[in-house]
Amino acid sequence: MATMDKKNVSMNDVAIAAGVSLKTVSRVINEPDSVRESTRDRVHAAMEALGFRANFAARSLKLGRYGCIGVVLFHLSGGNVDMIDGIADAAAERGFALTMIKKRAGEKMTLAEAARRMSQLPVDGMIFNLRQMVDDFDTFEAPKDLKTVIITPMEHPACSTVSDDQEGGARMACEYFLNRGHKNVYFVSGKKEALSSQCRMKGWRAALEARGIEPPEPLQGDWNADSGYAAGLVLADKPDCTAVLAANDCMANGVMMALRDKGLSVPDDVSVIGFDDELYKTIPNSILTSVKFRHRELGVRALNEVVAGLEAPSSRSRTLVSGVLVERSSVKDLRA
Amino acid sequence: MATMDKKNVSMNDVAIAAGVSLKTVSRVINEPDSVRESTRDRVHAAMEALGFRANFAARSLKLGRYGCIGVVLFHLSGGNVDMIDGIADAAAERGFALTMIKKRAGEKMTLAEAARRMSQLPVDGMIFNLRQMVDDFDTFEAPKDLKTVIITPMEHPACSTVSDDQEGGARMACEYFLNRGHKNVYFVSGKKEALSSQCRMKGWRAALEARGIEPPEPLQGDWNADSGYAAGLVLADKPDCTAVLAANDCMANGVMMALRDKGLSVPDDVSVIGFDDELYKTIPNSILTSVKFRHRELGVRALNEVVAGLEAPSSRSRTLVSGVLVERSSVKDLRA
DNA sequence: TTGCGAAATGACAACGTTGTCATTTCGTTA
DNA sequence: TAACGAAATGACAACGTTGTCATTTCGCAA
Repeated sequence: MATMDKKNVSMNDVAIAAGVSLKTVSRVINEPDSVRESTRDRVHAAMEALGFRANFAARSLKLGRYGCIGVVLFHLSGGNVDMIDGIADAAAERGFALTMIKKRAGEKMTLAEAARRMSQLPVDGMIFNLRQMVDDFDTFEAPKDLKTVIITPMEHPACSTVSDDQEGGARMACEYFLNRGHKNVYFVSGKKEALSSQCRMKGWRAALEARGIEPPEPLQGDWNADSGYAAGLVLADKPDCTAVLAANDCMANGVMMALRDKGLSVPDDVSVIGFDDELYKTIPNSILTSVKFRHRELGVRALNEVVAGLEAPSSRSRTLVSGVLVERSSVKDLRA
Repeated sequence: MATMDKKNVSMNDVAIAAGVSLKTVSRVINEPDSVRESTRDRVHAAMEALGFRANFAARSLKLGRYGCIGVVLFHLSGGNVDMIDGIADAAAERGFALTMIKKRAGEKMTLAEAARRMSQLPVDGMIFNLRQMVDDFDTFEAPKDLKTVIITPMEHPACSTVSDDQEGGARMACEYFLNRGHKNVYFVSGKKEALSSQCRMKGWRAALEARGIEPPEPLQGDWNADSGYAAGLVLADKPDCTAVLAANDCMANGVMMALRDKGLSVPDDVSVIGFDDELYKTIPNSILTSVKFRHRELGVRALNEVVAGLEAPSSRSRTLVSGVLVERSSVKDLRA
């Protein structure tokens, strides 16, 4: 039978009920050891009886901080889930909650606009998750009192950034091919506007050029299996194609299916590597070798970076989280 | 060259700079039409020059509300992404931000614990996303002044709930089989503790029993393709098995691969239906018929339900969002 | 010019906490 | 028992905003 009038219960109400001063109630909450046990019990009892819950706004106003980190999602996709998971867990561990806003489909949001909206909300710092280019990326200036971390493969002139090492992952995959005797590597890209696809392509190019190999024309995909299948049909007709790097696993699977439908074997005729290592969830006994990024770790790093920078918002750092090549049997060693 | 001392700029600072009263600055922000244009311009200029940003805590304290809805994620998985997307978009549309906390892996969080933590944060209402059972589900009492909506297939005695119609979707799939002359339907379940798997199984049972059919022993899977493959190997040996309902698309794909490896054809020998309609992303020319739920819509409904209930937190409702059967060619019509 | 009602602006309190500093109470020792 | 230092508690201001109500300024008619 909790007493519950329409008005919210304040510390003052608790203080009166417990026969102590307002400040003592505050102390019971924030520094319980400085209050005599008998008093503390009385206050706790009163809080219980009245259903007291501390007022966040008043507390934050006085303290000058919120204990919340803002997260701006410019795009919410499958890969982001693990990253958000990492952010949320790291936040919980450090006693922070998350305040989230999202770019709506169709809406065109700049970094400045996102920062403006976020800075109206209860946040001590913020994380932008940016998978595509925005107009004001290079000119953006973060609020000087709000630590800002951008999750993006591009370097930013003023803000800290955190990213998967997409380029490095692509290079790693190419070198894996080349070290096994392949003379060239074809590339199937994801959606044009996706930064991850762009970076993977860049890494692929760089790896080939580093060995003096002229990169062939990349094939344009859209992340889905059907586009990979279409690319596979084209590649099946190229006699010099022994190695294919696809910008994600779904397209890699499409490529493999097309090659098989054309009578070619993976890996005996053509070797394939994908990205994200998620095919095993859908395909039993999947053989696809794949570059896997640690998205969760990415989120954790981003959050830690924000928290570390709370006191010095204008500090700047760049963090790269390396990928891992998950080896299966879709790559043939031609040196054998 | 924005002036920027270490201390934050308050309305009072702006007021002094603009040569007006504190209250006028407040009016410029909240009811600009009540301020003469010349005054308004002067204030805006001062705000710009000083880099003023309204203080969230003070505003919320005075207003008695936050403009934020809390979201508690008990489990963050692929299916949730679209739901969060829906919540976030609907929130943005109605001028709300989201405050998020997440159960950490391994941690055992009850509804009461989640509610306690949330009610310390800046929220006007909250949404719990519950994919597995929790100990205090039936006994949980939501804070009386905080509208609480639970996304879960189970009915709750006191709180509003929103859910996909998992059971209805499973029934729909079964009837689709039965109406096409199949005499029985086998079922491959997902992880035991997942409510969605439980509900899908329940709907499958109900549909068969409604036609006087004894449901065969369900096969236990774990959502991944390999477990579906294992189930498929077992089912391939059952002569009476003409129809298989798998609790998700990945396992359905595993089942199909196993059947083919055993020399059986889908759909000529065995028909298959999955859930979630996501196979087409990974498999080119996918033939799998699948029950698709509108997760985005689910999120939208949940958020709208919270907002609608802000004034009457103790109101209670139950919303079911129906699924859709996406027809492809994995089901044979035996009546032909 | 004066007077009037409406529009624009201002003074001050209040929201519910925490920090500062003063006061009271306690346990100990002389 | 008195006196003392430490521990416990309290009074009051302050955080930055908005609501209430009072005051000033304005535009217009007499």
